[in-house]
Amino acid sequence: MAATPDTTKRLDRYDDPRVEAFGMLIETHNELFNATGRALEEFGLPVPWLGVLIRLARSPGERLRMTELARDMTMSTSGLTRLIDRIEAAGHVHRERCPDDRRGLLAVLTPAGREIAAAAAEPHLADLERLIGEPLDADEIEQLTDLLRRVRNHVRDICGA
Amino acid sequence: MAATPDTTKRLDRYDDPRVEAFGMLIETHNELFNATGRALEEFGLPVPWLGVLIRLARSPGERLRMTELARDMTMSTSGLTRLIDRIEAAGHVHRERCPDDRRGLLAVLTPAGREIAAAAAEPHLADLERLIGEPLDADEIEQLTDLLRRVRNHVRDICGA
DNA sequence: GGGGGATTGTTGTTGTGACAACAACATACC
DNA sequence: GGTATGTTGTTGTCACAACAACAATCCCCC
Repeated sequence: MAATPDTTKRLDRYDDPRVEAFGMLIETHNELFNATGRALEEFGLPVPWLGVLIRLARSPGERLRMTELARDMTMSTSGLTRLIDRIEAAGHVHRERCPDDRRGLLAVLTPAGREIAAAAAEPHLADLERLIGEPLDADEIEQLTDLLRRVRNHVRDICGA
Repeated sequence: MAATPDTTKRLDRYDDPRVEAFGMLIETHNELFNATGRALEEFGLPVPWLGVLIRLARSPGERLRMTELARDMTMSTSGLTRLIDRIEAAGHVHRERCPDDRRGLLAVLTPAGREIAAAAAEPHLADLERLIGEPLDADEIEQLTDLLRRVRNHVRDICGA
């Protein structure tokens, strides 16, 4: 039972607001990811797929470079290659060569992809309203997004990306 | 380029504060997870391992039921079984039978586990200070934790667990 | 006290992501 | 023009997590 006083002392360092925030971020992320994922199952649309479709839908020409998409999705390029493989096999996306850089590939939204993303919008929004909109009011949601964005940007700056 | 007006309209639903918050939560989580993970690599201590060790260190007797630990870690019980397998193989944890319930197993911190968790405390805290403490002041960190906790609790309430 | 149903933890299977190595290509320099 | 340097995307291999099926145990109520 008894730890040496020294070790115990250093373990107490984990009682820290930043550790708390980090832990809470992980737990909230997992809970939300699982909850929304279960709800989107009936569309056969995993959360990361929807993430890709949304980002494409928002981009001019509904297309994005693989590398850029990987950065946006916080994934490795190889991870994105596999992800796009699957989404393409499902017909929601297809690849086009980049006109001005023959190394590059563009992930492009297909009509089917646009369709399913649009169909999932209503229920997904309803889920998020239940999950986030109920415990937090509009101001608080804005606050949360802002705090998270500042951390995200800072981490990206520091880590070179 | 032109989507049917109808589809486009439904796609616009994704321009929503709740979707924004959700996306930012995922991105921030991934960035922070990767950044802290890279830093902890030199200890041979993946982030989830540290999560387990910290939770055990905080529990009376430095021990916790498998199921409870799984809930705390937001993991499936099978996922936790494998995770504890690995941590146990590394010698940071060992399993004991539950005295009052012969089905149950307790994950118990070993001296070596306590030692490595204590050793990682200082550098990990320094990382979090750089990653979270720099962009956010103390009040904002508290705010962030509070907002996240409220969402997490609400999701847990709704989703039965 | 003895079934029926729930709970606890492990296992086989499957899917997904990261890392390293590679080939194709672009860009800058001389 | 040709070579050096860096980038882009795919693949092999590995680690990790979820789901489903299962075995052991507990609980409860008749």
